[in-house]
Amino acid sequence: MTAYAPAEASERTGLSLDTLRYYERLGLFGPVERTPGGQRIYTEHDVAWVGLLVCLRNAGLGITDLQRFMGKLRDRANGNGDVVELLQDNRARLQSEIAKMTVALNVLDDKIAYYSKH
Amino acid sequence: MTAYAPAEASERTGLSLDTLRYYERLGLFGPVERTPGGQRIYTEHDVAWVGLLVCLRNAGLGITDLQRFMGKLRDRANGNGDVVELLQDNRARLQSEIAKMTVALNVLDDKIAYYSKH
DNA sequence: GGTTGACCTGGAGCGCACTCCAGGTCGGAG
DNA sequence: CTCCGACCTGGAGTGCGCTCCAGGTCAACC
Repeated sequence: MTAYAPAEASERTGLSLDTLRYYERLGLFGPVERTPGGQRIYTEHDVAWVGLLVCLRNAGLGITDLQRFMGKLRDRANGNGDVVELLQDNRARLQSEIAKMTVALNVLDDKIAYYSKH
Repeated sequence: MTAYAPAEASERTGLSLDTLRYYERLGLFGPVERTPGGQRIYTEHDVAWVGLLVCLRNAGLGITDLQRFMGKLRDRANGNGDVVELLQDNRARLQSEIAKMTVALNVLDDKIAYYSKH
């Protein structure tokens, strides 16, 4: 399995070392493997997972949302219903967010037109 | 000209009284007229302006961006070129933001599909 | 074995955008 | 005139999401 040193994991995920450690500390992923000396070794799986986290974060989820998400994924004793629900809630939120931004885009276009024609 | 009491201005702009005062203090709009006793009277114009601010904020501009924007609008001695440029920069940013969120939406859909089929 | 740069920890600090507060004032209804 | 709820001020506090720091360890290379 491919493994990454912290610097490379950072580069691949686009997160700083600090943020990577921060997310791990919050339990958003990991725990990450270590060398005997204690240095982190990120696996392919870790990196992919963080990719999902970044994506959800881009979708506007806060840290606590992400924690809930992880929690749901971890105790899947009760099936995936909850996870799906959570995802769908956020899908809806994201979509309305996009709608809002699209409105903003139009307003911006209007303003540009307005200020362009002096 | 239509005028609004603080509470009504708050309702119309969707901002709290505190935020309205905060924006005014930062010079994002106003200064707002007062009664002889010192209570604020928001005009139609104020409310519309704040609407634009909210829109730009939705577009992802930070407070300092908004301040720069106001600055440019205020000393228009050198024409509107700068304003247009600023708006266009942010239009571009907003668009890429929307693109990013659209990607996130797709990922979310994938995940929903994945976790739905057990 | 020595050097050097990447990495470790726990905890403090930061920037943003509000939000809340105490203590006081305004002004319309009765 | 009295009451009371809406409003005023300056400044402190909050929550989020990192980011930085000191003081030390690790590990690859010469």
